[in-house]
Amino acid sequence: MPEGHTIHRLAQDYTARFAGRTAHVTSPQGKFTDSAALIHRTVLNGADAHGKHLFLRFREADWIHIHLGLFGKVTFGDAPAPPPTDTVRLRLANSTSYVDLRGPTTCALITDTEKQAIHDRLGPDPLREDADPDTAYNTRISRSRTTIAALLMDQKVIAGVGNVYRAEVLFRHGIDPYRPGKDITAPEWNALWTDLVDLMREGVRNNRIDTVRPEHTPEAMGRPPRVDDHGGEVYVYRRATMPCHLCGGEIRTADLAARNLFWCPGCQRK
DNA sequence: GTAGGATGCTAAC
DNA sequence: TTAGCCTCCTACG
Repeated sequence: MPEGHTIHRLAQDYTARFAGRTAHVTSPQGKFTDSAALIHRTVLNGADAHGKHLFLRFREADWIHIHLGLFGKVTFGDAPAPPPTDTVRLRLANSTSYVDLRGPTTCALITDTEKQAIHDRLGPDPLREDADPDTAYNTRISRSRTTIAALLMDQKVIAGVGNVYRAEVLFRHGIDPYRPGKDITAPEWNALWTDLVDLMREGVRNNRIDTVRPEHTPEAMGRPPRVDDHGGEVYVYRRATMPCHLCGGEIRTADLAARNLFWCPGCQRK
């Protein structure tokens, strides 16, 4: 289940196992069969990621555009590939590896032009070298009455941040999630952005989200480690009604734009 | 066995 | 604002 770090990691992993080689391309589930046939036995020439969008490049200018949505999953394995289950939308296989894609919102063959259109409608991605956070601040955030919590989830404003990073980065900076974007100062935005770059890079390395500073880890504070299916150590995400690691106050949750927001009213007063 | 929820997003009202 | 998409896993009987 994906925020931007997952997608960038997938781009790396697809590249490591499949780039520069021909792949057997199939769609056992059937929804991508015709497109799979077009690129079957062609060479994967690389992968790209922008926010939560993944692009696999075949031949010169054909791309498979993948968006995992909320449920999508990718599973890598070593050859020989087991018989695919009937939910596998896309399988790539070569003599050493296979990879299965299940449950994506999007899996489609697109052109260079269509790919560019996707880049054009996405905001800067903290994990991309070409990201321009200043323009995002000057043109969107500093002019918006929308809450910073909602802006961080808007992929047109900033690409790749999801519900976990949103909640955690606001906690790390002591910022009230309901503050309007226009009240976020330039230094505050720069600090949020820089922190997201660091956190998400670590997320790519570890393939999970950890946001707790070294001095607040379970070991450092003598509390039991978090046990949850998303894996990482966090301050507030999915910790509603539990005590805050720092102030001991109760973590709160609320609906915000159809997603669950988590925050600590005691620590996030700015 | 069933219901419900989840790290997402879009089209339609 | 809501329904819908797509899958997997957990909690609850």
